[in-house]
Amino acid sequence: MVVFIFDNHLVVFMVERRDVFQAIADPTRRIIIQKLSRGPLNIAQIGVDLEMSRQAIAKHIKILNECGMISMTQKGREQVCEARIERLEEVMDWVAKSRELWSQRFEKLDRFLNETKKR
Amino acid sequence: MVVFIFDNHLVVFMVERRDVFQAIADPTRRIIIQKLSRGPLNIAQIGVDLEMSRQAIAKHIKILNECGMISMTQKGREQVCEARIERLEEVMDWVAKSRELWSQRFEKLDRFLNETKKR
DNA sequence: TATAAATACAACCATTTGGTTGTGCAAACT
DNA sequence: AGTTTGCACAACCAAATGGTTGTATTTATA
Repeated sequence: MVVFIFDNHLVVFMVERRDVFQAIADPTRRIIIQKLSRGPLNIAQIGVDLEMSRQAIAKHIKILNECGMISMTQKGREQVCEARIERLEEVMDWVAKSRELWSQRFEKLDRFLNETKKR
Repeated sequence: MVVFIFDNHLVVFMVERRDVFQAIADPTRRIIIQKLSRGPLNIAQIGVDLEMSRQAIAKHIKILNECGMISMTQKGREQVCEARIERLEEVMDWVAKSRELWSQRFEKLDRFLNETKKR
C-alpha cells in the first residue's frame, strides 16, 4: 500500500502485486481475455493459434487467475476458464479519473481567463 | 506482431514492446500519470512524496515516454513532463471491445432461448 | 485394457523490471 | 565565483517475467 498527500488530498493506493493492470499488461493475456469474453474455454482451447507451448499458456492463465481476471472450475479432466469482465471496471474507473483531472485542468484555466477578462 | 484467425476473423495484434498497457501496469507510473493529469511537472516535482530515489523516478519517466504516455520538453535545466491523456483511449477501446464481446454472448443466448420458446 | 487427452509440477534459462548508489555536468541562484 | 539544483549516465543487484523442456497423473475414449 502507498499513502501520500497530494494537492491537499490523502491518496491511498492499494498495491497488490497481482492486480487487473498487471493482468492486461501482457499482449498474450489480452488475447486470452478477449477469447474468454466470447465464452468459457479450457486451457487447450485457449492455446489454439497462440504460437506458444501449453505450459506458457498455463502460466498466463495462472497469473490471470491470481489477478482475479478469470475464474476456473474443474470439469472432469478439463480446467474451464471464464472471464470476470467486471474486474475491468477498475481499469475504466482509473482511466476516467485521469481524464477527469485532465479536463478539470482546462476548466480551471477557462475560469481564470474569464476572471481576468472581467477586470 | 501476432496474427491468427479466431471466430472467422483475422486477428492482428501490434505488439510493441512499449505500449500504453505497459505504461499503466506499474502502480508508481499510475500515480505519476495522475499527478501529470493535473498539469505539467518536472522530474523533481513528480518525485515529491514518492518514497523513492530520483533515479528510480527518472526510470519510470523514461518508460512512460517510450510508451508515448508523456511528452517531455527541455526548459533550461528542467525536464518538463506532460501527460498525453489521449493515449488512454487505446485502453478504453480495448476494455470496451472486451465488454461488447461479453454482452454479445448473452444476447446470443437470449436469441437462442427465444427461438426455442417459439417452437 | 491400452491409449490419447488435459493438465499439473518442476527445473531451467535469458531478459526485463524496479530499485539502489556513485559520478559528473550544465543551468541557475547568492 | 562558488554553491545549489536538476538531471543524465553507468554500474550493480535481487526478483519477476515469459518462455522452454521433461516427467507424472488423472480422466476419457477406442
